[in-house]
Amino acid sequence: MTLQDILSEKIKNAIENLYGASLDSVEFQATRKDFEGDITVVVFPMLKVVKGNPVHIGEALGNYLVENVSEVASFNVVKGFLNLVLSDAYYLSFFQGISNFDSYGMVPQGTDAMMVEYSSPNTNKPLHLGHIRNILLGHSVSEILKASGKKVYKTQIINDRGIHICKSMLAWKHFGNGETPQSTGLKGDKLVGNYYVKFDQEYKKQVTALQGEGKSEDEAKAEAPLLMEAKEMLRKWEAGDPETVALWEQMNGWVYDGFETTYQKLGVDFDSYYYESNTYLLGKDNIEEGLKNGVFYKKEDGSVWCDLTSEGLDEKLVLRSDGTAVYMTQDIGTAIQRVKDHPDVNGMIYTVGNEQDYHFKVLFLILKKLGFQWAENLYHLSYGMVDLPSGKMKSREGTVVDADDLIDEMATTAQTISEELGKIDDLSEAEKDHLYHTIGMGALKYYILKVDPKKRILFDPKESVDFQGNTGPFIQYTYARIQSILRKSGTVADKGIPNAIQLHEKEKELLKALQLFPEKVQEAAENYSPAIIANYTYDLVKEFNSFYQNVTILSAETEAEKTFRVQLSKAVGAVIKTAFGLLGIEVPQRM
RNA sequence: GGUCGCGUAGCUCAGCUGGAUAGAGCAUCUGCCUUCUAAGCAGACGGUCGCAGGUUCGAAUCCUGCCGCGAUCACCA
Repeated sequence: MTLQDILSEKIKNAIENLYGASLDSVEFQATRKDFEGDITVVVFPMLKVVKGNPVHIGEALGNYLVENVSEVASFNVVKGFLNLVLSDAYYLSFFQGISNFDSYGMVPQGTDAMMVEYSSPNTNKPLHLGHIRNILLGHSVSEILKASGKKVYKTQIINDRGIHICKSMLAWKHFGNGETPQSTGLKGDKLVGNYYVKFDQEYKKQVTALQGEGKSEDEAKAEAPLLMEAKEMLRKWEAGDPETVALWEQMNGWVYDGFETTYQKLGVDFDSYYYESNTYLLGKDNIEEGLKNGVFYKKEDGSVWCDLTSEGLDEKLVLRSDGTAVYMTQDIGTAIQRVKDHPDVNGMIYTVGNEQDYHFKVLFLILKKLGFQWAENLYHLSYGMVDLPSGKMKSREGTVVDADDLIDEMATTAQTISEELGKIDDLSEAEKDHLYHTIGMGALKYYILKVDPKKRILFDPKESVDFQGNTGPFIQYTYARIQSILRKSGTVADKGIPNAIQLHEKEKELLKALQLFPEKVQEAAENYSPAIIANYTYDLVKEFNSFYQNVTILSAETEAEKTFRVQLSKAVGAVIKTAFGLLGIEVPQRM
C-alpha cells in the first residue's frame, strides 16, 4: 500500500467523521517547490460533498492527519491546498525499501508478450536520419515494455522485393564491372545504394533522349528501355528465374551486412526478421475467410472491399479485381502470420512514420472485425518527420543525412570536446574511441528520444547536437561523476543505509525524485513514450547536481551522513543507468 | 475540400487524466574551480500558452469555431 493510498483512506475517514460526507477519491499532487511540504492534498474537489471554507476544511484535515498518520509530520494550508510535510522516517524507510538499486523500477517479466516492429527498411538504399528516429524509438519502446513486465519480440519487415530492387540490380549488371563490397571497400548497403542512384541517372538520360525524339514526357518515362528492362527483371524474379534470384540474393546479402554494421553501431538488435519476399503473397486466404464471414464484400468487377463508413472511414480495397494483393492485404496476412509464429503474442507495436496513420487505423479496424483477440492490443507508434534546416530530406536532391556519417560525426564532436577538457588523457586509444562513440551516441539518441514521438524534429547537423543542458552527455557526465564518488568512497557504500539521520533538504528532494521512477517507467510503457523516461532522468540529474553542489558527500560531518550520501549517490547512479538502458544509451565510468 | 496531427520564452523542448505565481536547456548578462570531475552550480533577463468563444469555484490542459504549418485522401508500397 502506497502512502497515497493510506492518506486517501484516512482522509475519507476524516471527512466521514468530521462532516458526515463520503468522498469518492482524493486528489494529490507534488507540492510546488516554493511551498513548504512534500505532498499536497487539493481540497477544492471536496467542496462538492462538503459545504464550507476550503481553508478550514484543509486545517481540520491537516490536524487529523498529523494525529493519525505517523508519516505526516506537520502541515500548512494555502488557499485550498493542504501541504503535508512528511517525516524523515518515512523517507528513510522508503530508501531502505529499495534493497537492490539495480532492479529498482523494473517489473519482473510476466507471460504477456508483445511484438515490436521497427526499422523495416528497403534494401535499395542505405539507412538515413529518418530510419534512425524509427530505430531508436522502436528499440527504446521495446526496452520500456520489458521493464514494465512484458515479454517482447523485436522484429522488422524488410522490403526486399519489387521494382526498386530490380533497378539497383540492373544498374549493377550494366555498369558494375563486377564490383563487390570487398573489391571496393564500400559498405554493402552503400554500394547497392550507389547503383540505385546510377539507375536513376541513366534512366533520366534515356528519358531526355526519347523526349528529344519527340515523345511526350509520360511516354518517354514509360518507354525508356532501362525501365522496361527493370520490369522484365521483376517478372523474372517472380517467376523464380535462377540467375535473377541469385543476383538478388547476392546483392541483398551485401545490404544486410551493411545494415547489420549500422545496427551494431546504434546498439540495437532484433529477435526475428520478416522478409516481404516471403510475405507478399500472404493475406489472400484471410480475405477469402473474411468474405465468408461478411467482413468484406465483392464488387461486380471481382475486387474485394471492406466497408468502414460506419466507423467514419472510407471503403477500403483489400484485393484487386485481378485477384492480386495490395499493401493492406499483405499487412493483414503478415500480422496473422506473426501471431502464428509467436503464439504468446497478445499485441503488436508498429513503428512507422505518421504519413501512414490512416493505413494503420484501417488495418487495426479490419483485424478487429476479423475477430482476432490480439487485435485489441495493436498500436501504431507513429512519429513525425525529421526535418533539416533546409527543409525536408530528399534523396533525389542529396539532402539526406546518412546514418553512418552522422554516427561518425557525433563521435568526432565528442572527441573534440573531450580533448579540449583533457580529463581522460590517461585512457588507452581503444578506451577513448569507445568513450567518444558512447558520448556521441548518447547525444544523438537522447536528442531524438527526448521529444514527443508525434512531433516533427528539426535536426541541424551543422550545429550538431548539444552537449550541455538537457542532453545525453550531461546525464552521462553526472553518471561518471557518481562513479568517481563511489571509487573514492571505498567500502562505505557496503555499509547499508543508516536509519537514524536528519535529512538535508536536498537529500529529501532527491529521494522524492527517486521515488517517482517506477511510476514513470509504467507511464512510459502505457504511452509508448521514451520521452517520459528521458525527461524524468534529466529532472533526477538536476536534482542530484543541486545536491552534489550543496552538500558534502565524502567528507560529511558524521560517518552516518557520509554513508547515507554515498548510498544516495549510488542509487541515483543506478537509476540513471537503468533509465538510460531503457533509452538504449550506454553510460560511461569516466568522461 | 474531407480526415488526422502539430502550434507554449528569440531558438529547441517539458507541462496537457483541469488546480497554487506556466517550467527547463540554448542564447545574453552576474557570481562560483587550492575542497568529491566547472560537460557543473547559484542567479538575472525573457511568455496575450496561435486567435475567439464555451464549460468550471478554477483552463496551457476539456468542448466548439477560426487562423497557420504538416501529413493523408491510388486496384502504389
